[in-house]
Amino acid sequence: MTDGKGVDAGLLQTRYRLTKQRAAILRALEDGAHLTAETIHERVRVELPAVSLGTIYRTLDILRAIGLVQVFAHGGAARYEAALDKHHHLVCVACGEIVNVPAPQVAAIALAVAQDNRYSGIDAAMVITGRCARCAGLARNGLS
Amino acid sequence: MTDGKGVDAGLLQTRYRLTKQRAAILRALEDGAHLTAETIHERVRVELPAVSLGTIYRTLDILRAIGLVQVFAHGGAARYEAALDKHHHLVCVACGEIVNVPAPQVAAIALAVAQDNRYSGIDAAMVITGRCARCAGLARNGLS
DNA sequence: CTCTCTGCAAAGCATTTGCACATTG
DNA sequence: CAATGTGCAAATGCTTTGCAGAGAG
Repeated sequence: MTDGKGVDAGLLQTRYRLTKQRAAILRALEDGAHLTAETIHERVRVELPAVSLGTIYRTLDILRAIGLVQVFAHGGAARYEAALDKHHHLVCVACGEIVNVPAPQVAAIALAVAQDNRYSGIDAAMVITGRCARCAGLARNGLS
Repeated sequence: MTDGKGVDAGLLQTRYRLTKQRAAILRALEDGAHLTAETIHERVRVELPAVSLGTIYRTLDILRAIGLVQVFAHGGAARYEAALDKHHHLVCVACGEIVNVPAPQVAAIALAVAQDNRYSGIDAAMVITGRCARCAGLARNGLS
């Protein structure tokens, strides 16, 4: 569960080195959460206390460029996650919960829109914001 | 074209005052572009040289809360536009062009996804990234 | 021995905030 | 005059960058 061979293989096929810092960052991303650079830093520091935040950002940027990591920004700090499958995001505006949701139809719509506008090499991201059941319930009881 | 009665009416129906600064900001947003706070500041300054950037941000935040303005973040500074119709965005990763595109089907997909996850009061935003015809052409000639 | 990577610290940019004064109803 | 809005400047938060040394091929 922590070997990450599938993911690491991606890095090894490039001119980039798979250093212990980079391996640790990839491992930190494997649990599937939507982590901020700060959180990743904390996690990586457990193993490698000397790693700097700058390295986290530099590495995440490389991983994104290669396509191993997906970024997701929505107010405040950016969130990073391993790019395993294509999915979209459902965000609760009250508690901040982020849920990954599949929605394959979006790609088709995006493609049609792109072609209409003569855009190529496209990618589409849908973000749905709203209230989760729990937060909607609390709101109904006046707890904002 | 610059009276903005429709938009101003929204502000007037709240407890907020329609000051000359706020009116100028609303007017600046009326040409339909995707402006940064900085750009709005420059435009408003033409009429009201003393307006501060802080006021721009404070006002935009109120307008967003009321629903008169729509924000759109995609790397770098946030973009603001009048919330006239519901639309999505098509962004060229090379030149930064942002095109408004209709895609009414997205709302239905988002609603279904939200219901599956028991989310309520939702809104959906789709962002398509890619290369516009012009930039794709330049790339083909090795001009990055 | 060259090229890449890293830590550190400083800089950068976008945005928010505290406060005293101005403005409005 | 009580409440809201504003300018200014400082503070904040996230991210990027320059540089000198460490490490890998």
